[in-house]
Amino acid sequence: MPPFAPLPAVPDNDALELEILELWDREGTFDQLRVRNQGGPKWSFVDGPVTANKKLAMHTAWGRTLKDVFQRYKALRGFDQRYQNGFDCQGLWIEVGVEKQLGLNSKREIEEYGLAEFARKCREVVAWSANELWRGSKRLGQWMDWGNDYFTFSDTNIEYIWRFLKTVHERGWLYLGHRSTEWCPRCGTSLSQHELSQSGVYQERADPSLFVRFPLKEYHGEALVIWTTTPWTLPANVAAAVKPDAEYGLRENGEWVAVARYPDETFTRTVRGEELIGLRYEGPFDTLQPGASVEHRVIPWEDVTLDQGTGIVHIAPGCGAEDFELSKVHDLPVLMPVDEGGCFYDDYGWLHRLSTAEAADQIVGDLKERGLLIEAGLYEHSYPHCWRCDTPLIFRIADDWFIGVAEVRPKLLEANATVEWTPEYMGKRMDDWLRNMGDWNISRRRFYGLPLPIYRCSCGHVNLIGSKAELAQRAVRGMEQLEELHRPWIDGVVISCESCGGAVERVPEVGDVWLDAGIVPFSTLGWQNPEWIPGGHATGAAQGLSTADLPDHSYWEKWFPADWVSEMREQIRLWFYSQLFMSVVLVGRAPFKSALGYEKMLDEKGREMHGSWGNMIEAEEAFERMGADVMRWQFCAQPPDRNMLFGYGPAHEIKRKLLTFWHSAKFLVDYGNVDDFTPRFADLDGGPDAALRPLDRWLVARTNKLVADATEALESKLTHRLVAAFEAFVEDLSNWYIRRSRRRFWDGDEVALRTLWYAVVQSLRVVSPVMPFLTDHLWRNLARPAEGAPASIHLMPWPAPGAVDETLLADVAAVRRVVELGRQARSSSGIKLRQPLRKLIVQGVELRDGHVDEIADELRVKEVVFGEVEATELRVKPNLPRLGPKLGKELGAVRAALQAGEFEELGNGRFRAAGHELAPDEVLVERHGLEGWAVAADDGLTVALDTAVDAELELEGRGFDLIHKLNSMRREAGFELTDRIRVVLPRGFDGLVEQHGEWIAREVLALSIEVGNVDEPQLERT
RNA sequence: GGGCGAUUAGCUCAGUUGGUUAGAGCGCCGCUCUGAUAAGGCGGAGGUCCGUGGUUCGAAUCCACGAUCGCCCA
Repeated sequence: MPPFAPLPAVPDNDALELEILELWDREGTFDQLRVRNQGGPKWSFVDGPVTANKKLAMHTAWGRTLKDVFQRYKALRGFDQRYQNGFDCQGLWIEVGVEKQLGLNSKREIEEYGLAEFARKCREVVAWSANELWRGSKRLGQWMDWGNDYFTFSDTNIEYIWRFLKTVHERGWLYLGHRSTEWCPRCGTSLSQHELSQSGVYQERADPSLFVRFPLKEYHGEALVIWTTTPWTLPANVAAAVKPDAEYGLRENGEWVAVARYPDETFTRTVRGEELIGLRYEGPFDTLQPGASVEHRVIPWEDVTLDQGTGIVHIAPGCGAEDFELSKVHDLPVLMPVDEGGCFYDDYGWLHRLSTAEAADQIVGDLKERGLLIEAGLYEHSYPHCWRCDTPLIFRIADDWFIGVAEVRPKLLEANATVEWTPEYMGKRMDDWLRNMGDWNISRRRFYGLPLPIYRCSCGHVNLIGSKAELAQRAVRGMEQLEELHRPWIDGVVISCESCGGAVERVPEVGDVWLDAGIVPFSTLGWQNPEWIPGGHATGAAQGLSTADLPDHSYWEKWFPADWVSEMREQIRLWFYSQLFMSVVLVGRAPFKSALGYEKMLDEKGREMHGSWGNMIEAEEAFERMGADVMRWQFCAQPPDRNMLFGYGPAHEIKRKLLTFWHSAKFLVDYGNVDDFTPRFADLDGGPDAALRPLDRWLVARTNKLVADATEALESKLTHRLVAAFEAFVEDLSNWYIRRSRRRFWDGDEVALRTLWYAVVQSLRVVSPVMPFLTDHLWRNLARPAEGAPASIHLMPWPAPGAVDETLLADVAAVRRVVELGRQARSSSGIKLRQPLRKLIVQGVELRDGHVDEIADELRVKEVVFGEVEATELRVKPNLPRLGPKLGKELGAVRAALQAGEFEELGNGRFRAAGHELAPDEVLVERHGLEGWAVAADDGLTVALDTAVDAELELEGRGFDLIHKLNSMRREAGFELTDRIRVVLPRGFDGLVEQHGEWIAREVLALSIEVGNVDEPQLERT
């Protein structure tokens, strides 16, 4: 029975991975690993929750792979870990999906549908998605404590946020703001600053571009000209702003504009902006009641731009942030023309119930009819859209709950300074955000989200509830119907005001989803929880979805802060931010010690991936077509500071690279089987304890270097360095060690087999976090025959660092340079490799004897000599780093002289050129063009190949030809590697057989070679 | 408008404190080798190192200005 199962020529990744998944399942591999590491040093990782509204997406798979790689690495190193996965389960994202599914299109329709039923549907989506994500993540090879996940919509999580909000309120930071905010008319809610910062929010869009006359009341026939791209805001106009120190001109037709905007026009009169201030004008829609009630006048504003428009700005405080601010300064009335759904209020006459988009056309038509429209066109600009439903946003004045950040800001910056960011610039981005962010708008006028525990009493007192127990205590009614902490149930609970004792209802708003995610480092770890509660996270909506416990405070002490977190870059102002914020507020420090951020995923051509562009890759399909290992490799090969170009093209390239490694393993399997090789487990402890040849010792050193490089890469949190190190190793293993050692494997050299086994298995171990399937598959085949080997590679420890003989590595690097030059020389001589040559002279490097044979064999020369290459032509170049500082301006002359060959050889490697004497270390010498020799040179290293072919060499060359011919015939005949043959050759081979018969027979595994009456060589299996 | 980063071969990217004729992988062409390989080797075509100016004996690299792109903030 051969020790190893034969490997196919090409691995079937998909099949092999499914098989390994089943083995892990059956053997409880992950459980064994966790048990082994129990009580070991802890490594705390907190999983950022993935929104549970979809299947596994490719960019999620990327993030999960990175999380898995580092968890696996730390597990190999014996670290105890939590492995808790998390789902984000409420908020707009979930709601919008359910709305679509139900065909609902507005908040009113949701209310008609019924909030309780709507909440149930939202939970269904979460349950479905969680299931999909479990399935996809397991297929990806991610090892997590599936089933003990946290769900952010559990009552437990919500209570922790309540507690946080109560703390914020106690510090006096919670306030109800009245301000102009970006508003999604479809979702019927305002958006926070970080929602606006999301990628994809700003999109190019063409809006109407209108130039409109505002006739002046006191000066008949004169009018201000304004420019706007939002016609729907004109009915809310209350003022026109001018730049006080800018120059304005009156056109002949009575129109006032900024002179700077129209430098080529002639004006009948020009004045400074400040002279226009206070003028009254007829509003564009005084025909409608709201506009008619306003006195429109000109106000000053320093920030009026002279880069576009007319230099006169239409001000509608109900429809713009800056406008709203100006209304406070100048005491302007605020007209709010549209409702939550973006439709005009009834008092806007013929505009009532129209959406902002519908109204635009009518407004343009009306202005034109009344002669107020000067010009209408289209204007392309980047405009914010809702991050979930893609609806263009509008500005509305709204009352939102805010957390004031001014007091925490410096503490956040301090806390961030304690975090080690990879790449470093991510930390700077966080600093930028922390310095610039505004107050945190935490309220959303929606349904299925964190219920804000704010009870605002008519007496003016704001009550905050910090827990369910407190709610029960304060409730005057409604507790009996409280199924879970969500609307509509929570809205049915009425409490008594702590100030006046009156009955108070909850504010209708729900919370920003980033509160849900940000609390996770507290809620999941049991912060300030007196007693461990089994199943303590299976509360509220999470019942039946998770069995996660709510640990006690000592557990939090142990696992907080996280040693490491990892998410894509946009999470800086989202999850990284919200958990930093909440953590600094609650305990005054950062919730994580180090963080990895990574950039975007694009398709392989560098375009954004969009479902509608057909360039999205479904995870399911990718598992089948490339396999999880190849996906993971692709993710890990990516430097985090660049966008990843993901696709089947790169996957194909990876498969080819992997194939080289696969074949190295297959080579070991094939020859190991021939020789009934039994690997020794103890060899993994620093390499085989045997009489190693120089090349074996090199491979051991090379392998140990891989282990060192891999360790360094993962310690630096840079997976691409591990991948690069592995790729370089495979190249050396396959194209140097195996190629150079083939003959030894044919001969069944056990030392070579043991060395190769060591190299292959050690390299499997270091890439096992990246490719958990392929490595375990090969481990089970290659390593398990060794007595003492665990069932799975993932139950091994991380390899111990072995000795790295740098001198040996440098020697072989030099050998390979010599060989490379030798091959060039061979190639230029036109003499094929099958023709042996007499001699190679190497100059410029000294090598120890052990490697000389390798050079001779590789280049098929009889002798390698280290010595002086005699040359007809000497090329001398300046060694610039040495000569530059020494010669300065003179260098140019020396250089020119050397290049022109104008130099004098002084002996002992010294030269004179352009009047300067040059020491041996100040020049680089190459030799060329010797008669009868093929010479190649590079970087001061020269090799010369004796090209003379005498009769003896010629005969030997014929021998190599014959061997090649016979071996080709063997292969064509389909003989096994071990088959023995008999050979009959035509007449004419007599001399060759007489001289080299034994050698040839050995090379082709022939029991006999005869010369007979045949035209072509004949062979038969014995 | 402010800040950060990028720009090197057809594509994706390296390029050390400034140093020789700017490299790799993939792709393309020719030759070659092959008892692990779908591979390997040798050569070739392919470059305004974004542009301009400066510092320097010497600039892809340092400095200034500009262009384009990306990201963040307003």
